[in-house]
Amino acid sequence: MSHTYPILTVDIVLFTIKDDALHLLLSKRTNDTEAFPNQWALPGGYVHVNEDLNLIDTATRILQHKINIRKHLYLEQLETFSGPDRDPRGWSISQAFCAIIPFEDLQATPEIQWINVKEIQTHKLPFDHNLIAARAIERLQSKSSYSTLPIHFFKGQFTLSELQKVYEIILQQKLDKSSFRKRLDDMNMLTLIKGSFKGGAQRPAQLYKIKTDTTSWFKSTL
Amino acid sequence: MSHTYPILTVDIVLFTIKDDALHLLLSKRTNDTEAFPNQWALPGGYVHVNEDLNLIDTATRILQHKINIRKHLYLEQLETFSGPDRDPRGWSISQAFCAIIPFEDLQATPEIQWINVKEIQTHKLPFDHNLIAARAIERLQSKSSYSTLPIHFFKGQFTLSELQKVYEIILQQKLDKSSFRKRLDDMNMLTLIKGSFKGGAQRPAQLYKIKTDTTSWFKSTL
DNA sequence: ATAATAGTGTCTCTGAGACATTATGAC
DNA sequence: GTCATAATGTCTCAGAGACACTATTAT
Repeated sequence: MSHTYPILTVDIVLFTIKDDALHLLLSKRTNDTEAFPNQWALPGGYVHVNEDLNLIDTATRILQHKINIRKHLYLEQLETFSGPDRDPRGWSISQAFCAIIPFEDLQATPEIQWINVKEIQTHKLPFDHNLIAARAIERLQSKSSYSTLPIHFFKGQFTLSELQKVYEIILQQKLDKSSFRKRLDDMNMLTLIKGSFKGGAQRPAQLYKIKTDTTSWFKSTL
Repeated sequence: MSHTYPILTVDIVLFTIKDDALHLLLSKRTNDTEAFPNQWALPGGYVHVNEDLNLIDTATRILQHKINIRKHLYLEQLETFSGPDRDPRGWSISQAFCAIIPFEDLQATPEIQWINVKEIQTHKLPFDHNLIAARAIERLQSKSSYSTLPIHFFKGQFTLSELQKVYEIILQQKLDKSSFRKRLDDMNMLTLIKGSFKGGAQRPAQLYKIKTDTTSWFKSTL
């Protein structure tokens, strides 16, 4: 039995909707690391046994300290990537997470960058981060096709038209308004905010928010 | 940043169909471990950086060395469990896997035991193995409801009636023969074995096998 | 009034389930 | 022939999508 330990990290694929397109976050690696210093990569870091209560906690801490995210985000285990070659420092394990943030909740800094997912394949990312990103996109699309996951792209309230648009951006296809609303109604995840409307130069739209006490629902991966 | 390392293990929930019921494997822990010696638990072990090419490889090695499984099994990442309290030895991470084996492929030994999943909650397992087992059962049921995953409970060939019975055992409900066959046909995962039949004292049934080159299909978790 | 978007109603068609019917072997 | 199970066909009903229609605001 070997007593050599693998490198143990957590990497996060953080999604947002920006300019009507799905984007994911890259962060600039520090210049004092042995592995790919100063390169753009998925945000990640080591597990800190003395601070973290579990790996989700690790992910949350990394988002707080490296990306300066204070709020509680939707965060879900994606998959574990492992092997001797994925990290130049040696045999490594990375627990990948999917996360979602409303665009307005994260302010721009020189250390972070949003990349349109359509362009992600043209960026050669370090480690196996291209693979991790691809898996995360697949998962996001898959879950969006049968759940209300995309509501996490909104901060608080939203109209059904806005929500439908986000679904269409993620799934890369037009959806029928009528069926979309019927399905959402069946899922029973939204409550309308009484007397609250959002209008431009047309008929104002009813605002909705996530029904409280129904947030745990998603967590299962199945 | 802490340089203390977590304990790193892989645990496997291995399923089979035995006596027309879904069972999972427990193995007896060795008496020289600090954690729960001689108790029955999910088979598991440490990651060996010098031997294993990745965590699936770790799982395969554990199945070979501890359970004496030589064949290639269906094996899929389930979820990662982590925290300071789940293992008495300290902060630990366990990558859990789901696996499936045809009952005939594993011979009984005093070190292993098949437990009916219906009785699993009455067994108090060490670590968080009750939770891991519960998640694995959920996942198996979920995937069985929309995929051909249950074909892995068979060794080579099987009839559609046999396969339907396994689905019914896993999903805990009767299925309609006609719809079941229509769906299987749509999935296009089986080929009939020409001229091969299996009969009792009734009309013999056509034997089928998994279509070659369509095995990678399942691996995605989504 | 018109423009523009919100929101609902109607129709059709597909697919799943319930059930009936036919097929094929052993005896 | 009967019995038992395999295999297929028919019917109905519910849900999804296509599309049309109505509603409500600003101008």
